[in-house]
Amino acid sequence: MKRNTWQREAVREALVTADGFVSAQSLHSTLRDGGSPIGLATVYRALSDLTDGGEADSLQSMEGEALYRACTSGGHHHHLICRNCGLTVEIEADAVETWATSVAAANGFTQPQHIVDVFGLCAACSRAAAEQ
Amino acid sequence: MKRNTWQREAVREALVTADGFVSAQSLHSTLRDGGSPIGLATVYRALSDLTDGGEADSLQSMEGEALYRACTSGGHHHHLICRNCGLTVEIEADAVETWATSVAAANGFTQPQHIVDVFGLCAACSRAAAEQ
DNA sequence: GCGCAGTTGAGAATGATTGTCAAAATCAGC
DNA sequence: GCTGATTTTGACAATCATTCTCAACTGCGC
Repeated sequence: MKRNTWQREAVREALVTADGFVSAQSLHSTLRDGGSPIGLATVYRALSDLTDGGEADSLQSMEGEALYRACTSGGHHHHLICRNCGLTVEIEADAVETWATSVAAANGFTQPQHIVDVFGLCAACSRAAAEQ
Repeated sequence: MKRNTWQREAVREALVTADGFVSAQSLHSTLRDGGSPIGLATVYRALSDLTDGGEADSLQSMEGEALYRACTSGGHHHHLICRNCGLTVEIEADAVETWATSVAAANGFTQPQHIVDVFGLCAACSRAAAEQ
């Protein structure tokens, strides 16, 4: 059975409120700072429940941390992430989907899964970086 | 100054010999098993030197480990990796390159970097899996 | 209110990776 | 070949994200 606890709700809420991708760690401190004495293990559990249920999205940052984000569209999509401020843009990538599938098939591979993410500096951060 | 030690050579050698992507850990045990009393820290150092120097390629597996492989072509390329046996095929991805660049630009992002890797089951492993 | 199975949380455990630092190995010059 | 300065090594500790453990707790159906 699946229970509804304020902890799970709090994690979902914090994830939706967060703007870009956030790490489990920072989500945890955000929650603690917001006055919720929630445990780190619980945050991890809630996050993996959410991702399993398709309500959240996860990816590995370039530094190797796992990052999470509330999933706006249920479907499959990819991300364009600002590596400075974490701003995230969801991108449609039909072209990449079909490319991945066909290149896999061409080499005899089956059950293709792909990791496709683009990191860069968003407009604002690019400007800020240029000014220095 | 950069010195040539047998340890560094051994790591390069082991990396070239390995067929697909290998983790630093397994590279280390392979070397120890092969009779080289090399230290784990040294393997990590050698690997990051190699990747910095463009002689090796690294990526994160789906399980979060860092995997390394000797880079055959100096240029930029992506990989199609068998998630069962580690067999790796280097793939040309000009289409993806330009897609990544243009989608980044379209959203005001600069300095795009992208992670594009396809995992699947190679022909042999697909067959083996089907037989069970 | 009761009982109990799912859930929590503090801390320990894990596992990959990086830092530390004394000892050993390498290279350049003699 | 020998010397000395300097880099590199390697055993071990430290770190960091994540997962596990397990006793205490709690939501939910009765």
